[in-house]
Amino acid sequence: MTRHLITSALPYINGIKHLGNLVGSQLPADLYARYLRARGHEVMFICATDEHGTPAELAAAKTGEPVADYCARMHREQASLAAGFGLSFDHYGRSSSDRNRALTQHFAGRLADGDLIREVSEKQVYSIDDNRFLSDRYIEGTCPNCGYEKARGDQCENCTKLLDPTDLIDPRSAISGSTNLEVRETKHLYLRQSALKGQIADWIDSKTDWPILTTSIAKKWLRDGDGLQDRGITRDVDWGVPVKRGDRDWPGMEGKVFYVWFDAPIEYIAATAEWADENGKPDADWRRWWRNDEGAEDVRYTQFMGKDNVPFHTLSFPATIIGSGEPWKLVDYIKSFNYLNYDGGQFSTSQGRGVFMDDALSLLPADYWRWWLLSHVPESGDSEFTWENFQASVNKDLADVLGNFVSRITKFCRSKFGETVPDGGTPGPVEAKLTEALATRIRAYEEAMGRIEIRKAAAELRAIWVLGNEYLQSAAPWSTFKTDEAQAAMQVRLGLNLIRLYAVLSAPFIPFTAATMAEAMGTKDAGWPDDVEAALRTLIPGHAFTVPENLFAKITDDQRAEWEDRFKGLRA
RNA sequence: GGCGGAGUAGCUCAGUUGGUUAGAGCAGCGGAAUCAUAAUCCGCGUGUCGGGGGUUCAAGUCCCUCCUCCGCUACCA
Repeated sequence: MTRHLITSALPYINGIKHLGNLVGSQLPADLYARYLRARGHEVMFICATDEHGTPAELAAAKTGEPVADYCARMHREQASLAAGFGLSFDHYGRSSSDRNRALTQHFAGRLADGDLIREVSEKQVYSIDDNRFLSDRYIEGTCPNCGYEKARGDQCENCTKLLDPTDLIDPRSAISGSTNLEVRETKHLYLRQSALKGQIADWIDSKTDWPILTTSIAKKWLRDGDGLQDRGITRDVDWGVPVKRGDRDWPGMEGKVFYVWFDAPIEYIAATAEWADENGKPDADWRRWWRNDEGAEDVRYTQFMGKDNVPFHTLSFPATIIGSGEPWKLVDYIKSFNYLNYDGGQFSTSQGRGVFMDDALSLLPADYWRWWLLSHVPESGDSEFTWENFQASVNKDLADVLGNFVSRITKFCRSKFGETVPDGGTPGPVEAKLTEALATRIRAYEEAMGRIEIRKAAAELRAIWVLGNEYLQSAAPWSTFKTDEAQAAMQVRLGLNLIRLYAVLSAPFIPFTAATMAEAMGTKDAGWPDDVEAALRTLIPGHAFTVPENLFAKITDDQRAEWEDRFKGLRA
């Protein structure tokens, strides 16, 4: 059977992520992982924090912590929030791990051996007071084009013109404001992506089933200008993987580190090794996921990411893999997403605009967010979060359609038959019709999930919930009970079985509630309904259950108004 | 500027290789039911498919052009 390797783009270590980050990679990846596990597949679901680079150093400096301590703390925080959202990673690693350090250096060594690395001497701005080289974005000055005084060295935010740092008038360090800058000579390693252009282009061309959003971005980079350009993979920064050629020193590269975008994707592999280490497993256990010569040829590898990550996953990382000359697993399918906007604008980490993961969990249980985010995931275009839409969707879908269904059937049973699955009666045409409708919907749900068409899958799941209410409405056990108790018992028994069925089907979207439902039904049977008719006979007469608390409290107008107001301003 | 995505009912969105009177959910209106979190179920949709032009027996779907929004543009991560 196919084994599934799933990775989510790595969240950067710099602070708590907002809901836009969550829905753009980790959450859909989790949905897919949970679904495949439910279908009985072997899954390895990997994520990690991306910890290197200047932004991490600056964030640490702000809090006064050593950068390693800052990253360790933020990693714990992000891991805890991920757990709070039910993200079911097999391992949540760290790009600063020893495993990643060794693997990154290994890949660099292999690339050098294959003559795919060249050394380039270049001039860069150095800030004497900050004691560091400044990348373009950390140089500020007056825009020569429009006169905006806080233009960045790479681009003016005011007039959007692309700039060279040397164009700026009165340049200064964006970190300290110091104007004590000078241009210094420095040497860096470049990955000769241009030499691999043909191989990468052939590989991309072979991916005819990929979303257009993914392939069009890759092809643009392959053909623009002179085609795929070589890329610097080292930086003059302290916090990162030290530049080494395998396990040997790299003369002339002392004190330099690899660029975060070089080591971050390698962490997908390294994190799987971290997983093995943590669980006391031998190397063979992680290598069978990644090495085609050690068992990975039957692995299907799917990556999830926002569209801004696509170039690195379609070009740079594959260049590293292919260029190594070793049989590492390449990605089989890339699912990329557009952006989620917040109430008329963008979510913004730097500006603190929108709802962040910690805020979200402090307001409502994770399943509210999971359901809304996944059923509105920006698959075909950017989508938008508004409190009004959130309240309406969640109240209707979760509280009214699903929650109330569970409530009405369990409470009716308790009052008429007690908290035990009742005996008697025989299913008839109405039940047969329900079973058939369910089977059709469930097959469509599987189809959508298999293709990772998330909105479609959510719509099918919702329609499956509605079928339960439709059935109760037409079967009407409350009136049947007055004339034919056995018949009512059969109808109620079916209703209780629907709750168990819904728990199984809904678990990828709302795992916490699904667990509550299964627990209330007193069952651990999470078997997938390949045979719907049989699945609806799982809970047999005499089986005990409990009436759960209401699964979802509704969001009131007052709450909505309060939250809308609270998150209008900027986050501290 | 270049490239890409989007513009479909009040709102959020589906619309496969062009093919009968353009669909779903929500909201709204009417009705049924009263087991349930006043929850549920049924019925009701003439919207210049962003504007204009073109190809075709036939276009939301293809071509041209224009407008608007968004993203990327290789030193943001």
